[in-house]
Amino acid sequence: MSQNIETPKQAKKQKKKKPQRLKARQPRGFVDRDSDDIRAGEQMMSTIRSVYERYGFDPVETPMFEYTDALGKFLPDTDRPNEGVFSLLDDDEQWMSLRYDLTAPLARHFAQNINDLQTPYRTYRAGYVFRNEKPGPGRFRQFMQFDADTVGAPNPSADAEMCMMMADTMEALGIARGDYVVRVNNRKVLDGVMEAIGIGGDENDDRRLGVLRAIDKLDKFGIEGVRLLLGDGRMDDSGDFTKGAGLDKDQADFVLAQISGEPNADATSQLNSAMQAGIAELAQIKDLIDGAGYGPDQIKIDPSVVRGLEYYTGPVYECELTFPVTNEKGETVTFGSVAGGGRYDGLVKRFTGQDIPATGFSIGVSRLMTALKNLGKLQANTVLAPVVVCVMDRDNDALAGYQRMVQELRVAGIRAEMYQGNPKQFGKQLQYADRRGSPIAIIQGSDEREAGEVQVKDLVEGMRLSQQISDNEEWRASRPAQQTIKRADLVSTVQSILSAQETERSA
RNA sequence: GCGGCUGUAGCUCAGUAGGUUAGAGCGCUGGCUUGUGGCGCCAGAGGUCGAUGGUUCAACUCCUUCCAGCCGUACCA
Repeated sequence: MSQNIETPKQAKKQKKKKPQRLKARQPRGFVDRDSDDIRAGEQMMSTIRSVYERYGFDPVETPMFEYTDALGKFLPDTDRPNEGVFSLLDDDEQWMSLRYDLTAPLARHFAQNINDLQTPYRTYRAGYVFRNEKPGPGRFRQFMQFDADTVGAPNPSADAEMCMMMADTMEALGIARGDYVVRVNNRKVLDGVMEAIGIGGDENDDRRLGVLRAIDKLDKFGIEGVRLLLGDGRMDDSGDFTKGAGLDKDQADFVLAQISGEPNADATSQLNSAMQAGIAELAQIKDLIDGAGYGPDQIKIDPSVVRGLEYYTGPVYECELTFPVTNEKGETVTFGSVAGGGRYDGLVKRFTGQDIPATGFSIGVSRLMTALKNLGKLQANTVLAPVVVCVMDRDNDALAGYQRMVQELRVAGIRAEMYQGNPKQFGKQLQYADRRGSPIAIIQGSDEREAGEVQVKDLVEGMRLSQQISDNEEWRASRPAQQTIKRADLVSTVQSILSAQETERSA
């Protein structure tokens, strides 16, 4: 620091001399949830849970932290975890990470308890997962997933069941048939397609990845966008260039033809065994869902489904919402995928050495909740605010009397609270009750107490009356929607006002 | 990561061709009013003008760098 010369700027700073206050904030991509959100979420999750239970799945819970190797998230050639996971070094020098999905921990749980668990092992679980990625609208670094999996079931019938359960869950949540669709594909088909255009084999790993990424962008950029990404590359709106997979025109045409039509076993049977196997599995899934009475408006085979995770080995499926929604900016967009999954036959084997087939899917609870809000299928705040018993007198007898009133109401099953703020200004108490959304306020001063009475104020009715009163003095003097009753009638009066309000709300 | 846009009060935003003391609405606090919500009246608190470095007699204003946010794009195991 320079000593004696004081610039004007420094002088200004000295003058301010403000203590640097701590800024209240969450880490980027992490959010607080309010009570409306929590209640709506719980209602939604209980609906999902009831569907899974009906299918015969049982809950299981695993911790949020796992050893990083159990998640399979060490970077190749280093002993550091992948950047995408939140990781820390335990005091015994072992890396542990916050789970980034619920599937890898389930595989670990199963492998660890393999001798005690009966197969097929059918479980569900909900929990927060964490991803250290750039957050965006509707994308957070901590979010809730709700998974169901069947471990030890090799047949496509297990995959078909997952698709049906997805469809049933959507409908149980109030999403109409036609507003969602479960799309099914098979990794083997995509592998076969890539083999057919001559990019099979280990040396083409990168190119295959590029092709899959390009296909995955179909709903975002359309067929022409995907064509560019399969070829040389694509320029985005900001002028930034994305390098493509480098296929030539014939290769790109073949891929596009395969992903945009129904897979045809006859036409492609001579191509290769991977495609044949994949197509046969899809045909079997189709037969099963048809046979169970699910139509193509609910579940359909769609060769453009890719899914990001690379541990999938067979059928992959995702549930997409198809109705248009209007976002905050008034633009009409389609919501896209809210759930996805697939078969992961290799995941348990990492622990056990035995081949253990498994399939399952995951619902993005937060995303789906946003969608349900858009559909108006999410009841906002069904919980009534408490009755507020005001504090007029602060002597012990009076206070005990208020507490007795509150208790009587609670015993009758009515949410109630005594005003716990500074009771000095009575107006503040009613203001508190008003802003809290309370249906009723209870008032008892010394006059009422001596007469064995209480004042019961209907805040909802009072709000309506306020619109006819423009003068502040008159509004106060008139004591709108307020009645004097016998103290003994407190609970019954409150009950009848509440039920009248209830009738009016539902009218 | 790359590209673009934006950072002024708790929120939404004015403002300055560089010039004394940075404003409004809403919100908040207190009072009118220890016996009445809304409407009203009076008063008040609240600002490192995102951070840093520079140009200048003088920077909220111009320039550098950084940070954060938004949009697009990539990555998303």
